[in-house]
Amino acid sequence: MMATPASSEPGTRGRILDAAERLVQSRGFNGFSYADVASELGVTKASLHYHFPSKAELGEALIARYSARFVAALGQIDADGLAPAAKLAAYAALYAQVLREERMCLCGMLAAEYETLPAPMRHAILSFFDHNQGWLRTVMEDGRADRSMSFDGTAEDGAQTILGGLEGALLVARPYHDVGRFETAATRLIAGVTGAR
Amino acid sequence: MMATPASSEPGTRGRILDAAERLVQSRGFNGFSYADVASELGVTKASLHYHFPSKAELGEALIARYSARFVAALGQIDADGLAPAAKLAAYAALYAQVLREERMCLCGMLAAEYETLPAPMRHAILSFFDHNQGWLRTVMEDGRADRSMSFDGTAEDGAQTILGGLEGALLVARPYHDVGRFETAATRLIAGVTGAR
DNA sequence: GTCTATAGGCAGATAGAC
DNA sequence: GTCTATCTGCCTATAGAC
Repeated sequence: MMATPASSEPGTRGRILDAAERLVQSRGFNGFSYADVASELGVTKASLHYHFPSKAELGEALIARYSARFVAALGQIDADGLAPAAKLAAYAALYAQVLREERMCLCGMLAAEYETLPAPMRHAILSFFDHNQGWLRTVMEDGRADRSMSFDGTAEDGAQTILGGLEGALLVARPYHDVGRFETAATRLIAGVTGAR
Repeated sequence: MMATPASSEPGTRGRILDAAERLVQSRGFNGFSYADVASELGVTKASLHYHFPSKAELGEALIARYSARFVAALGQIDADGLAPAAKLAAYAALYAQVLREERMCLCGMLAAEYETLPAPMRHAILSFFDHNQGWLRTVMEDGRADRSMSFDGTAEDGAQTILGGLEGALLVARPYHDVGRFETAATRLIAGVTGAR
């Protein structure tokens, strides 16, 4: 049901992305350095620059891989043939898994640092949110169509509320090291927005 | 209805806090430097160190002032004698005002960078969330008591969902420069969690 | 209180040997 | 591809004059 959480690619390039991804998700893009990645991998900083000439390019590669993994996970949820409400629960479970690794969503973290990031990274972050919101909107439209969901306003607005709500639940729950805190909020959030009683 | 948004204290110390606060809320604690504050104020870095010997102490002072301002704003909302639902709307309006200045909530921003911060700042961030959640819980309990609100589960869980939801709505809406995006989510969030139809 | 000057360290990045 | 060595610049922080 879930895309491979990490350690997906083989080779040095993949190991760099794995280490950098974990560092960004826990410390932020401005909170880690090439030296951090190098020491974790047992290589030199110069070696990293061979694979990713600049930190900005490393950042772009991180978002691209993370987004692709998320797209795959959403495709898998669709392929599982779940009911709309179950799809939303599966979606929230993706976030819960991130929190279990004591991480923030990569793009949620980068959204906080948005003002400091180069344009290509900014665009990729918005694309991530757009894609997620589009998927959520479709699920909510399906739920309304089959009468399993009932809600005011547009599915787009509902999708936006869920996306932001889950990102914020992650943001606040992580410092407390409390996954239950996230899950409670996620359940109420989905129920509240979709009209479940 | 709203506490003074900024520029509250006079004197150099207050001007330093004002500039640093804006920088942290837009760029993050790891995304600004003493040089940024100094150039904005037209003083030297050394002068800043006279008022705040270390960046960590500046960070603690920022959270303390921000929290005090928020406590005052919540007290004002209580003093206005609003109905519980109106109190929640007023609470959300505090966040909307932050977004209008193209900022993130100070403590929401710092929550993202939590892993990189010194212990005193961490504790102050959690205290901010605890206080806000406690206030929201009381409002929801009042709403349930006077039957103006109806919701499943505990008021504590509902308060937590609103707090995280609003933080996340800010986080995601800010890169889009879209206050309407926040307000739509905030309205649905409050309605969904409190049982409004 | 604010300044000049500077220390000491770490950041991202490059050149060139192997 | 990975290394050693190095560059340049910025970072936080301090000393001491005014």
